[in-house]
Amino acid sequence: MTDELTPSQYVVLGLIARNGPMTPYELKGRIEQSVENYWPIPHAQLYRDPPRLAELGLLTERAEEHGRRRRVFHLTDAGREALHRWLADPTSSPPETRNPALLKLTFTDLASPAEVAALARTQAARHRQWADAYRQRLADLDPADPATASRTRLLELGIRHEQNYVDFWETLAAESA
Amino acid sequence: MTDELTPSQYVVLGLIARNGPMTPYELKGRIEQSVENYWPIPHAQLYRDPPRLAELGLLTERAEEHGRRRRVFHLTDAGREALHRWLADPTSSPPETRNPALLKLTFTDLASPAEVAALARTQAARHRQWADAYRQRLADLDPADPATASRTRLLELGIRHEQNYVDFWETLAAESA
DNA sequence: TAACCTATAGTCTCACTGAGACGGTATCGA
DNA sequence: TCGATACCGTCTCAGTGAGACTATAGGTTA
Repeated sequence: MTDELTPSQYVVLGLIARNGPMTPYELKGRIEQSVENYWPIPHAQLYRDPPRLAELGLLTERAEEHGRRRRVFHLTDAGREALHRWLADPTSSPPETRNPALLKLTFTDLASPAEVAALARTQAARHRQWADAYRQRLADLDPADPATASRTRLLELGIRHEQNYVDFWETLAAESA
Repeated sequence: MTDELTPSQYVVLGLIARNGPMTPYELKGRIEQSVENYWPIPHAQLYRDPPRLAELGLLTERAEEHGRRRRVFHLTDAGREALHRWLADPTSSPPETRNPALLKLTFTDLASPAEVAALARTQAARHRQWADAYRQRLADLDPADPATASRTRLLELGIRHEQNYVDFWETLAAESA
């Protein structure tokens, strides 16, 4: 767990390893479809990490040949090795959740049942939306993609995760009604 | 959702509202038993937030009368009002999760099945520990405490949450074995 | 061909946070 | 009275988050 790099940096390495050389903007697009649900990365970070990784010799930077001459980052052998070392390590720092709604729920003894019910309904709706979005993405997966197996697993986990919260908040809404 | 304060500041207000005047150190103790699972707060933050809230007139600061003369923070009427406004608002910013293990799983097509299995076993064990810890806390709850109702709910949610991940990783471990 | 529009792409800044090293203070046993 | 240990609090500094801001490309219209 002596991590050489930050998680977002490994994401950059991983995406480039899988999909080939990319610009920060392309990285941003990839992340929006996948990783952001369990590791949010603000877009500005994707302009900070690749140059840093290039300094470390894990990526190399080249300019596009035509047009805008955007900065395209390529994986080096050292980068591929760093990525595989990370993947081979079964440990990782513990998951963290930040859920403001649960914070409010913590103090429900200071609030009214009506307020709790309103909170619960809002949250149930939100988690239902997430679950539906995941189901949609699952249906849209391209079976030819080499990453489909892991995507499927992650989406199924996401659906069960969200459904768990839907059930929780719906029950609570019913009880507080 | 136009939040006047940060979530951690509302936690400070809430804990003082429920338990009476507290020092930053006492806040730290309270948070370790409850809130840190869905809203981690580094301890140094608990020395930064209360003075800030005092500047805003939401807390007042007094020194202990004896001994170490620690800084004890009391809730003001304005503080109580701010807390209730927050509790009465059913919206909140969306939950965020940061789970490095899922990040590794994202790139399993670049790893070996043995590595995936090792990761899965490690993660299953970790989540099982969390689930057990929650079950223990649930058993230890003091029914006389006014916050028991919300604590029970939150712990039950936590148990289901962790169990979900235990199941996920165990299945994956079995498949990759 | 200039003016404009929209999507695309990237930069910048600033307050804040996270992590943990570090420093003091009370308590207690030997 | 010394040292050990737990308790308590401060400090620092790189890194992050949020989003305003700037810039470029490729149309479309006039």
